[in-house]
Amino acid sequence: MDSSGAVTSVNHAPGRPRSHDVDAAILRAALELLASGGPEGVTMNAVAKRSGVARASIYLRFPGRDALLAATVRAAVGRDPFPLTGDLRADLRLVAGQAQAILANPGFRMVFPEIMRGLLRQPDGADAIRFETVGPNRVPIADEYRRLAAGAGLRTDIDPDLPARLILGSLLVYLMAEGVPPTTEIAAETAELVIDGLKSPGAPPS
Amino acid sequence: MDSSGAVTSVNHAPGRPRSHDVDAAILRAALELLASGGPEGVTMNAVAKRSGVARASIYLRFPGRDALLAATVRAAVGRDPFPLTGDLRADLRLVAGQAQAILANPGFRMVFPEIMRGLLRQPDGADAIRFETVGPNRVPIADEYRRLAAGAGLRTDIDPDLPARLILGSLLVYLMAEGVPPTTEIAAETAELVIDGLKSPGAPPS
Amino acid sequence: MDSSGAVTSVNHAPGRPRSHDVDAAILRAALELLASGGPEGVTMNAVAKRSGVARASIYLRFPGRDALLAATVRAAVGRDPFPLTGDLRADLRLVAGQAQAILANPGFRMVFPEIMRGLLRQPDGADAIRFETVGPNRVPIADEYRRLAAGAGLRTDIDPDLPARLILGSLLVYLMAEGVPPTTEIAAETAELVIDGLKSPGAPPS
Amino acid sequence: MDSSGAVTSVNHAPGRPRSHDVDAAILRAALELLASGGPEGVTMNAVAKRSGVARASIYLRFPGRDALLAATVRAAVGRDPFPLTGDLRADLRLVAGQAQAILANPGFRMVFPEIMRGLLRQPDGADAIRFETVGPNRVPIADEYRRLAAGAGLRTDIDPDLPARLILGSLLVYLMAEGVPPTTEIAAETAELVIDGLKSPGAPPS
DNA sequence: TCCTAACCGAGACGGTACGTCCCGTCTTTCA
DNA sequence: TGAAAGACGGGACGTACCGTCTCGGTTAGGA
Repeated sequence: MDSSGAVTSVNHAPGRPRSHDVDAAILRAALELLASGGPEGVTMNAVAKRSGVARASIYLRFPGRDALLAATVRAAVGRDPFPLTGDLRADLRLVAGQAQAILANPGFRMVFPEIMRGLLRQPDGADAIRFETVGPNRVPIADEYRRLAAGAGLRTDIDPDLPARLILGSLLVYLMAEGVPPTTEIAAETAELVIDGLKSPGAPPS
Repeated sequence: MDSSGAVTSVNHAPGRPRSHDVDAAILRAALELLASGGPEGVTMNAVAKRSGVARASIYLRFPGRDALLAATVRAAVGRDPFPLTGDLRADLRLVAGQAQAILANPGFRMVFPEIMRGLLRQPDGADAIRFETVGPNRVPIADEYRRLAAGAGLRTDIDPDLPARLILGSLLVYLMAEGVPPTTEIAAETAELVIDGLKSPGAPPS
Repeated sequence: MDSSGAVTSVNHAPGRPRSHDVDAAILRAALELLASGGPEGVTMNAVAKRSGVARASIYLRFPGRDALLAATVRAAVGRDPFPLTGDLRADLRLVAGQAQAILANPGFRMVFPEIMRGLLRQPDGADAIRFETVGPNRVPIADEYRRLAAGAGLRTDIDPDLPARLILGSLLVYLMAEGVPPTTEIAAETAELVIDGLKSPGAPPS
Repeated sequence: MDSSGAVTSVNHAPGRPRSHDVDAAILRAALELLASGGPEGVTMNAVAKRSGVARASIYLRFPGRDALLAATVRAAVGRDPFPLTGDLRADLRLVAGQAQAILANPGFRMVFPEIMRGLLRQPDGADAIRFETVGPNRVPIADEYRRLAAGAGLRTDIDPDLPARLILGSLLVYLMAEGVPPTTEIAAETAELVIDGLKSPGAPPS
């Protein structure tokens, strides 16, 4: 209709802007439903009714149930990386402690299969679930290991990601095999053993 | 479907006996659907149509979709425990190798979330998925470790399940974090490192 | 599926037969909704809720809302042809009377546009609305006219359908133009006039 | 509303006046959609997209979809009354001819149910569809009949609206019953028959 | 010339209907 | 009495539409 070539001073999308409240209401309702009923409780109908947002409006944000569920899971288990102390051995023990805390959270166990789905399927995509969502300190601890392993008397001939993998993985398999999350003691012992096993040959005892 | 070339002899309970073919056809169809379309492709309707078995007949065998899916997953990834050699270090390396092979199987990655669901939910029940389904050698290797660790110069002050947990968990986290399964080299290095770290203090080098 | 040559003594479709009650409940609910809210009140949701029949079950009978609405309209306005007396002039008066009664029915006026839709669109198809649904005596009266016109002193050089068309059409246009249905007097006068105008030239007065 | 006596020079609403182009674009798009997809194709979304006018702007002109559809139908089938010749019999033949032309127009048949809806529902209202929209010459021909019937040798003891009703109605019922519009021959014969039947008893043959 | 109100485009939003698919149960007939 | 077939209640999903609303930007007239 109006073919005025003049560019309209972009920096704002045309049309009514999306209400931030709606985003919040949707995710909030989805989170509550996820907590109470597990992933299959997160129904578009239920989210709409609980949030007071029209179903069609949810589809404006999320292309489908899966995307909403992924976002909800992300919001549910997202943890900020905790600050590292700079003491490599202490930080590895922290990793074990945090992993134990996550696994012991019943809500987390409910959505963990969903997380696996997200991790093992569509590996890319803007809204994909990333491992950092569930294990936020993976990269920092690897960096730290790379920098401080020699000083701490730990092996330097290995993948710096490996220590955290050993700790996290061991605790995860414990949960899978036993059906109950590892205790804090088990987590601590695991951390100790890994640290011990990583000592560089001939290094002085801790 | 109707392969009853054999005449149904005579002596059977009143009524038509359950055809063994039907069980096979159901699981076969479910497996194909699982492979091609993932767990959400395994629909009662689809299984019925593909197998030529009536939906009602499926419900005679399985109490519900979840049970059918569990059975299908079991059939899909079930591995018999492989024989141990009796050489503890070699057997730990075998564990790593087998774990790597499982994780590298694309079909396995497709159904792994379903396995997690099975493991983290209903902890008991006759048809529940058990960890042994996915990690069949867990108990034997733990037994062996208990028996042979001292002789092999490995630590005896730890949970005998721990070595396998470390290996399996580390490789599993690799898959989760990287999105691709660990290579055989990574599996081998991981096994080496774990074995190395488990050496009892003062033991002779391997 | 089963290609056993033996025909299974047909005379009954396999599977659970459709319940006649469900058909009745659907149409009954649709009719009530049609009467109370007009065609736009006949919603699949509303019909399902009111009839107690699941929406999916409605779709087993009717391929869509339009088909259900058509069937409902047919059921709403369907009239059996009334028996003709054999007296042509009297029967033409009966046609006018019945037409007036139909047009005066408020329910009919509500669904008449829907009938027009059915008549002017898809001219064929098994479940199409046919003119006979709304004007059931058209064919019999035309036959009668063909047979008895000469004996009754009426013109024989015209389309035998025409007399009924004139009567019906005139009353219909009255409704359209005035917004209210013709009275019985108007219907009677119209019939009289048509009969009068159809007298064959030179015939004796009635 | 604002009864401030001071007339601001000319009586003109403040602010930007409505663009006449927009009205035209809306109706034009609606007409095209009506022709191509029938009434259910006339969607506010579709009209907006096709016309380049924002949906909100359409609602500035028309209070809702129904009003837009009514206006579109009016624009689609509206015909000006044609001039009467003053020869009553000839004018009745013209009525039949014009009615036939209208009924033969495929576009008309598509929207006719909508017209019926408009005629049988809301009997008043500024934007209601009136019978004159579809049969523009009804009132003039009735007036003429009242004035000239005696002189033309036609009955004067009838509703002067009746002749046109008979002609229009008969042709309309033909369309409804046969599914195809009447031919010009049928229209001509119908007119002839009606004129013939309306002759006052004892009048000289035409 | 500037102000102001209405207009225009774009799109969010609540609400609702539609048609499809699925699950688990049931009701038949057939072997 | 098991198996095959399919009806049935119930419910979720994704799409489309309607009518309202809220933005930013434009434009025509009056002060």
